[in-house]
Amino acid sequence: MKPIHHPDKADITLECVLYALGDPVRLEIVKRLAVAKELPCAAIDVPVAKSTLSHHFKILRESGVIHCRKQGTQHMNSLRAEDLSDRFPGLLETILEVANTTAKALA
Amino acid sequence: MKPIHHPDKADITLECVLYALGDPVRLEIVKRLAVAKELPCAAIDVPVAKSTLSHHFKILRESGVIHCRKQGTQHMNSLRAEDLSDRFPGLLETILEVANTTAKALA
DNA sequence: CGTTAAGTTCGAAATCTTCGAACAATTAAA
DNA sequence: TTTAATTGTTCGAAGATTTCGAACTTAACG
Repeated sequence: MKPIHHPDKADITLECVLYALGDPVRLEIVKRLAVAKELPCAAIDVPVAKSTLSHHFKILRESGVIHCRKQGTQHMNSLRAEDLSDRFPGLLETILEVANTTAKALA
Repeated sequence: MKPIHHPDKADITLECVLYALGDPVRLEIVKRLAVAKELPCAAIDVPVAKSTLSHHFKILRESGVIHCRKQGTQHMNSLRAEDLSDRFPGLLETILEVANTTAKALA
């Protein structure tokens, strides 16, 4: 059983974070995690194959946006909100706020 | 001579903006435009072929991040800062601030 | 005109994405 | 304790992007 790799807080780059968030599936994952705190992969209901979803979680993990912890057969994911705030103050907060505001405006 | 297409302010999406900014070359372009206000493509000194640079400007334009105006043989580019602030308050400002702070920290 | 300058477009090679199928790891059931 | 079910990962192939250099377009200048 492989250990799951996460970058150190200091190694998180703005480019990688923006790249990670610049995909509809991954942005959706982040929005859900912002509300739910911790979720297994399968809890994200998006129309992609599960191998693809696994790939997206990997991108988010390796970019430093989320943390993943194994619990039984599940992988519990959570936002690295504190690390991101330390490294890029206001970034995640602003993106989430803007994402929610924009989404609401459509309803 | 083709007219240059720009999306309407209301059609700019967060996903596309984040996607556009999630590339090192394009983020660099945006950082320079934030300082310079208006620049021709050739003024951005990055190590890519000019056809590639042209492609990156196109992505930025079509995502709504920059505006492009022809002036003679040059294409003058500028940030759509006001449109972006209206649509996604604080987003561009925060990203630029974080980008500058992070860059400085390395020096 | 012929030339230069600034970008775009084109086609090919390299790199990502996405998918389904097969695989691993853990829990639950028989 | 096998057997099955659940949750994700990995693999290989097909499709989509990215990148490059070469050729092209447009406009300015002698």
